[in-house]
Amino acid sequence: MKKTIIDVARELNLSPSTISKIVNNTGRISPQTRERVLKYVKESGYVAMSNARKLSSKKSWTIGVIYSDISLVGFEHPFFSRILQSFKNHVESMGYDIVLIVSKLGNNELTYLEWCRNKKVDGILIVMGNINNPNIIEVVASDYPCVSTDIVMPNLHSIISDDAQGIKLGIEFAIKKGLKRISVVSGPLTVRSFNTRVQTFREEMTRRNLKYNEKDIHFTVGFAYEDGYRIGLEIGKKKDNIPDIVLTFSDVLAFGLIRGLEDSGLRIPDDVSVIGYDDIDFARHYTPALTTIAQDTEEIGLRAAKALLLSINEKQEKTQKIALVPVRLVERETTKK
Amino acid sequence: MKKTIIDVARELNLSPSTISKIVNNTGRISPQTRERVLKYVKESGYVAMSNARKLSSKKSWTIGVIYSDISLVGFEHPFFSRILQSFKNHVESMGYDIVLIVSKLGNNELTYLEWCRNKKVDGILIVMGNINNPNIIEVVASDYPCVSTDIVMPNLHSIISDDAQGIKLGIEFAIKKGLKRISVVSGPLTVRSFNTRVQTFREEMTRRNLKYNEKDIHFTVGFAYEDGYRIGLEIGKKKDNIPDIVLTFSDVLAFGLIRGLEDSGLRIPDDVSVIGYDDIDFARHYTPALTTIAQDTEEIGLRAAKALLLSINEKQEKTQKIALVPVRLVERETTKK
DNA sequence: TTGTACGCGTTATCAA
DNA sequence: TTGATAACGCGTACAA
Repeated sequence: MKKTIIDVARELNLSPSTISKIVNNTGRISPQTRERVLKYVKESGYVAMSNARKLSSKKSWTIGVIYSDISLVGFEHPFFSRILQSFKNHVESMGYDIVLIVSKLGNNELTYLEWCRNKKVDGILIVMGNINNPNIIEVVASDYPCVSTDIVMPNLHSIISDDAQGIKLGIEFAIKKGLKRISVVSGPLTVRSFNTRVQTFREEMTRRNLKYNEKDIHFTVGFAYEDGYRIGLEIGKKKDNIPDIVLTFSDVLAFGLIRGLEDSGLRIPDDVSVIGYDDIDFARHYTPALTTIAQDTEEIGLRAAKALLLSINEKQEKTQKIALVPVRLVERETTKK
Repeated sequence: MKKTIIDVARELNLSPSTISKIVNNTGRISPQTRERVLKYVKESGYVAMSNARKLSSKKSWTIGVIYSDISLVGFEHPFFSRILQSFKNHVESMGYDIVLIVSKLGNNELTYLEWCRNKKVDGILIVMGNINNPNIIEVVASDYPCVSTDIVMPNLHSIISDDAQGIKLGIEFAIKKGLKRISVVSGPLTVRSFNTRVQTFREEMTRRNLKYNEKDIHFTVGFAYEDGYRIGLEIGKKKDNIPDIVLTFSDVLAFGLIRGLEDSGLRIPDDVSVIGYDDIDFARHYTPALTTIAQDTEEIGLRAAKALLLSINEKQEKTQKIALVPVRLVERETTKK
């Protein structure tokens, strides 16, 4: 059976509290006993039972993760799941567990915050969320350490990709290749990153004195392949006015777009160049391999972990901080050489 | 602050134990008080604090998940993550939490079993694992309720796809389309499902009196796109002896294969038909859209959840059980009409 | 039918 | 420097 701290204490002729202090590195203990205990603990493989520990101490060594309001998006989401993966690797190496927050506990519906209090999580990571969700708002407004890799809100620390840079990279690339007529395919503007990118597109085009038409900025209703496909067909129709290159704001959308373009008789990249966004695995597996703006999910997850751990350990006042992680353009086959 | 069971008791002029009995539906309580308490509990949103509850009771309402020995495979794995997602949805609706088992707790390296005992998980799901891993063997040999959606071992309950059926479907399809020369691209035989499929292929071809050459069964060293690509090039080389159709044992491998074939100057499906395996999202997004053997991840996850919950609630003796979940062939564009 | 008292394994506080 | 004791919040025999 499992050893308890009492067993260890008895076998060492010490009191449980002494063991506890040593294991947790708290209080003053003589070097001799410390060493003796540490040695024994190591040999016997004693580990404090987590529930008891959590009950008695304040820390839970657990981080709550809000992965998606709309639980439609599963783990397999190629972008967010990579961020989570990276985050997880890092916090685990620091001894923290991850637990996905659901608004349901047994038979009770709980708000995220209630759920977190109940589980006594130490901090909260919002991998993706909706800024209008009261549950999210409540969490961010609470005194819980929070970090987000998606949304931006007052009093929230966000680690996100540099969306403006991505668009500038895209435009710069187009110009360098001599592709003058630039179109855009964006997802819904309710998503911050899409919004930023569209804004930046307008600004940058203007700043560079490049002509563009508002009609060249297309919006999809959703995030799916089919949404991109629809736009592809649409663009394909205006035979007289085909863009040289289209900047698409997600790889999945880009795949759909390309197929739509192809089904309209256009060849990629000979007739139209296409740039995606995200650089998910399939971007390089697609035929033709997709030129895309790569987001550094590894770095985002890592920095989110560091930021959250930091604010857990030295509770600072909550302020809005936004850390921008650089993106880069990966040239493949969907753009003209 | 959070309400405790004592608060509730005091406010209702009852004792904590009475509340506990009612909430947990144990012991005999008069209908009146029961109703009164239930009503109050609902209104006030009281939920037992999970750590305390776990400490004092035997159940933890938590299921440990072994997702991967080699932590190389992330959440975004298109196949296993869908199974996990489905499993999660189901057990959550039954009030269970999921926690990913890592062999590390704080600074201590633990075996999976030690970890589970420490966290007092109620049961274990092996989404994917390695039958030679001592950690896995120990867990399966223990008295913990275990279910796997991947590996097959003595005394383990496994919910897996009907691999034999998948191959039969593939061969049948080929014959129906008049595609005589059938090749196979398999992953490493150390993986059970690949092994079964290869075996079935041999048996079925023999049973149907179809000719095949052992050289037509190709093996990759890994699971990646590049592994498939390499085989594609290889097949493409033997100009005189191109198969009519190739059964590939994963979609990712199939994508690589197709590209390899195309880079050898072969057209899909005009020169060669290709069938994948899994039916991940991208199978239908690929160009050409991939004909493939679809595994029912939703069903696998669901049945795994039911099986595990069942064996948690009525501890039966551990025996080997293997539940086969049907697959189906989805015809798309990589096979001749 | 309800309440009392104790145990679950730890940590924190305070005394020795 | 170490140890005794209470407290964490809940479940559960057992007593009332």
